[in-house]
Amino acid sequence: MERNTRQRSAIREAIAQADRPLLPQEVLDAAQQAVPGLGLATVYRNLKGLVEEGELQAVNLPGENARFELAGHQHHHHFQCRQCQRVFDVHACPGDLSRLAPQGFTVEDHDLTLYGRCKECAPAAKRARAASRVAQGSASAAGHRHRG
Amino acid sequence: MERNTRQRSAIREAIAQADRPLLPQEVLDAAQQAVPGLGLATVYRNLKGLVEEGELQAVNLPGENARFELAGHQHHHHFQCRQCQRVFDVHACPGDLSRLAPQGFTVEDHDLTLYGRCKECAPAAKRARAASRVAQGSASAAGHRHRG
DNA sequence: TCCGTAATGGTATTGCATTATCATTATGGA
DNA sequence: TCCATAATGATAATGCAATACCATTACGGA
Repeated sequence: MERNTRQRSAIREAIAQADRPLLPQEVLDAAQQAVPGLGLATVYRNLKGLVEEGELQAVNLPGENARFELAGHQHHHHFQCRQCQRVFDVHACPGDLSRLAPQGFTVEDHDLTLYGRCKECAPAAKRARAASRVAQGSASAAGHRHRG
Repeated sequence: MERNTRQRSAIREAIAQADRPLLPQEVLDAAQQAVPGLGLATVYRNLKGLVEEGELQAVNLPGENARFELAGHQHHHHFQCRQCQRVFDVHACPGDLSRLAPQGFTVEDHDLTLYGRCKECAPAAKRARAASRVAQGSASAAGHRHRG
């Protein structure tokens, strides 16, 4: 992670342009627009490096694989569209939720995920374009995930 | 899933007694108290069956494998202790969060996870027993997870 | 109690996301 | 421009949760 390669730039740019957390595969698809030969291994390698450098941060949602977005954003949450599966940032927060925890529990932080329809997939826009939109991301209700 | 076996009962009982979502491995450990020879495959088989029957429900937290708890509980959330990794139910909810979503987005539901120290691991009780407590569950920050 | 067969237990296998390997390419300081 | 070597790309290998297998066990209706 010491040289500025076309691949590295394309990956960084893809995420910066996305304005929403992307899966490694989505990063690959987007960055290949700039660097056709880009490989998935390079994407993983750079995502890992950029996270270690503090430029990116991983976004974990329930039952989903990690997505990546620019670091630096202050405290915020996420919204996942149940139709296209894409994840968007939510720059709002319900605030202090300590009161919700049981007696004796200390709350230090929280994660909030909203589910519904994104602007493009919203019921009102349930036209043909919604149906033809390519679903991105993966979803597994009770499934796998992690490891290290 | 048509016969009442000792294994099936032990698994169901383990989860009912736990009063918190358990990982398959935790279910195995707990149920083996009643049925020593119990195998992990049987645990997975029964968890799957009990979920399909609507008796159990999967609980997915960010970056974690699915845990299982009794179904039927109404809308609620979860708390994960950052020290012992255990997950507890939070029978409270901040309420309607539609207002947090961006313009044009439709909110249908939400997931909330609180993080901190559980009653037993709370700072005030940071005695030897906390240090000697057996950590349960697994945690992977930006990793794996799901699958099917 | 008998017995057909669902369920179990141990283990091999699968599915997959992520990582390692290694020959080849190309960045960037000399 | 040269060249040491970091980075890439293709693909094999990992790590692991969850499943499939299959010989054996034991529910539960007759």
